Amino acid sequence: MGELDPDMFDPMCPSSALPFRIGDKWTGMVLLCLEGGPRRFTQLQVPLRAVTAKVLAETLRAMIRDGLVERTEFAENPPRVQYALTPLGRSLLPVIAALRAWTRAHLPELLAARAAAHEEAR
Amino acid sequence: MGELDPDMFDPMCPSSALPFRIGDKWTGMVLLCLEGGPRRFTQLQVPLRAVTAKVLAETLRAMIRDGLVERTEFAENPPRVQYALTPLGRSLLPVIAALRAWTRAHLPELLAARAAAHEEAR
DNA sequence: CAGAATCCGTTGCGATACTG
DNA sequence: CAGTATCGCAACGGATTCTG
Repeated sequence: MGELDPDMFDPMCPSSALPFRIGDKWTGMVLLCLEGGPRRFTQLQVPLRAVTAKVLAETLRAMIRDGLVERTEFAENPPRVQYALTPLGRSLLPVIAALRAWTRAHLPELLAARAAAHEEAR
Repeated sequence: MGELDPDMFDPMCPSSALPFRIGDKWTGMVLLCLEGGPRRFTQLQVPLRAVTAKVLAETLRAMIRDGLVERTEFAENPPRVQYALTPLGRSLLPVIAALRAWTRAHLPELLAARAAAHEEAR
């Protein structure tokens, strides 16, 4: 299991225009980051460098509370913490796949409609 | 095509705990309201009586802008306006079905985890 | 390393009142 | 009937600084 691709989330992609969201703003991306296996806090921060540590920690805590993610703390020095998907969290991956399928098929159409409406308003 | 069921959205259902959202807070419910055919503003307000007219109008405008809904105004007195799903809006219905399937299968588990975490915190 | 604490701006949303 | 206008607030999320 290698490192996460720093560019697995293209900052130029119009994801902010998506008509759906999983949990809070970053929950869906965290799920994708953990799809390939457990990760550490700093590993998540590589592709998610647009998120502050505070918000990432909040996101993870909410996911733990909802049983989507499991946190494991190792009594080492320096401290090491691992985040992994639970079966419940993993059950959301097919849902994400369905949302991405819709996005691939229809998001350009939505963006075109939005751009046209924007044009009209000038 | 009859009237919308006033109780098609149970105010006691834990939908606010859903880990996903379509568009803004009420977008998904509007899509469901329009699934059975075109509706008028006041018809939407029956099952969506928890939404103020302002917010419902904002929601509809955003959906129109994104090409999900088509608005038709009839030059009558009193005025009559009709909202209908576009093909693009209709393409979201299977997505909603997938989200509902996940909810039926897994939401109780999520709520249980949340309740357990809440218990733990006392 | 893995956060916590604090501060603060923006946005979403609701309540209320009014209108063509 | 089908909205708009105005107000206000609470929640979300970002920036910055600090810590075991």
